Amino acid sequence: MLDLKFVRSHLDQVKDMLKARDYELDMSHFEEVDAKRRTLITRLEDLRHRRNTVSQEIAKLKKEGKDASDLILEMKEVSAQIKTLEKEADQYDEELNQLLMVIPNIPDASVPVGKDETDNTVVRMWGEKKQMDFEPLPHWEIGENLGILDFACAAKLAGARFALYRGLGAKLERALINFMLDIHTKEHGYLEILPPFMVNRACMTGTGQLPKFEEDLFKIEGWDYFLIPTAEVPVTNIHREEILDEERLPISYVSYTPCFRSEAGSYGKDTRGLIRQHQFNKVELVKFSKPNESWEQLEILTRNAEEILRRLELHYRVVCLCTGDLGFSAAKTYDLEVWLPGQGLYREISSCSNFTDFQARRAGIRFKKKGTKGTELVHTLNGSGLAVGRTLVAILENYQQADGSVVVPEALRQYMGGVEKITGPTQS
RNA sequence: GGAGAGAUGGCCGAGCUGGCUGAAGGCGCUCGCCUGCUAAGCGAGUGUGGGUCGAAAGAUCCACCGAGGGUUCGAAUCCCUCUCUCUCCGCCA
Repeated sequence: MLDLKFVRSHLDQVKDMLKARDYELDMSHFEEVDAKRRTLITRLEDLRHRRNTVSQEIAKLKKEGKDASDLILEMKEVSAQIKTLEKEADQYDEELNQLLMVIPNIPDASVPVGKDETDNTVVRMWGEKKQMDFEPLPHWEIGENLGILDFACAAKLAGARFALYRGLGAKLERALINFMLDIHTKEHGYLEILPPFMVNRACMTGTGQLPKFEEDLFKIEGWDYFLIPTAEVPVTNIHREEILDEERLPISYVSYTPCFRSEAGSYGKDTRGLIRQHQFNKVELVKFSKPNESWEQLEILTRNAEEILRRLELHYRVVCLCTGDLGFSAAKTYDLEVWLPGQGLYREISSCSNFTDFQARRAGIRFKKKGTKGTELVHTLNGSGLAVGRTLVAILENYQQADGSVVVPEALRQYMGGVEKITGPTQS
């Protein structure tokens, strides 16, 4: 959510910036609601002030044993007025809030202006496409041939967009999770968090999934609980409605969780394989930073995520999302795209964003500078470090051999009990 | 699921027979004094959000004692609903 005062005083600027992300702001409506709300508040507070002072007079009169019935009668009237005005003010409050809640974040000046993903710019590349002297297969064929992935069985158990891992397939997924967590905690200084996989509505609103994107979420019937679409939600909300000490910043958390997404609106897209699932595993990096450090922290966080791909020796590129492709809450986002030879394309495997104070304002995450009064909003950042399922996809496709087996990347072997090559669900 | 207790400021903890209580007292913290240094001691200050005025410093007003509603001229204090925490019983991974 943007700052009301900022929007009010920079209406044209806000409108222009949002146009770059294809969002139309109804200025006149905004101004009208805002103005009405403010005059109401003024009137209300005048009345409340009067009620407070007169009530004290009444108390004094009664103490002295004098009659106060005239004043009481008058205050009865004032109180009734206050009550109706409060109801009215609440309505404008809500209306303004709704206007504000659906406005996306303002892109940083460094973000390229563009319409869609074709306007994203490649920031850097690492490694190169693996040369293969055979026709590389897509991962679903590799996995099914080896008997380590079973989509048919998952469909029987749940439905479309689920996967069942077998034997070394399951172990590889687990190895990746541990591998990523170890690097981020031991080498990059993140604190590991294992949060609830369901959260309440306040959390979803805090990080921006609600109210706008409820259809993307799985809701628990009969409860006001949602399955988390990413660890970002519970982990960012750890500090919701808190005032942090300046010295604690930046705070860096890493969290493995499964993620649940309805994928409403993506029917027919990526229907095969592990790419787009209702449930997938992810190791997420989350940072809370002082405003003047957040851009530096975004670079660090992105590098931390990249490090996983480098250790696994997977070719990737870093892309800066253009204004039109930017997510709702983000001011700037780098996508890490890994090369998938089986499909012959680069595929997003991590998305690292600086949300500036956008989430912090909604979630009420502030910090206090020593020696100064007042509080400031922190900046929140997060990024996948990495999407585990897609990393497994990248390994299958990049490390596949002509005979259908898959070599285990060097860095991962200690997590695989020394297995160097996968030839089936169990070690041969 | 059954029975009970509770939720107050950064923390501890009063208030809860309704009226100068944004909230005693203590701890912590900040600044000043004292001290050769440390400790102790003394003095002052120390919540958040918002409105109005002001260039600013600031002044002033309003709201907030788990959340929401109600009673009342007036609610931290009374009533109702909900949430959470704790204790006991039952059930259970």
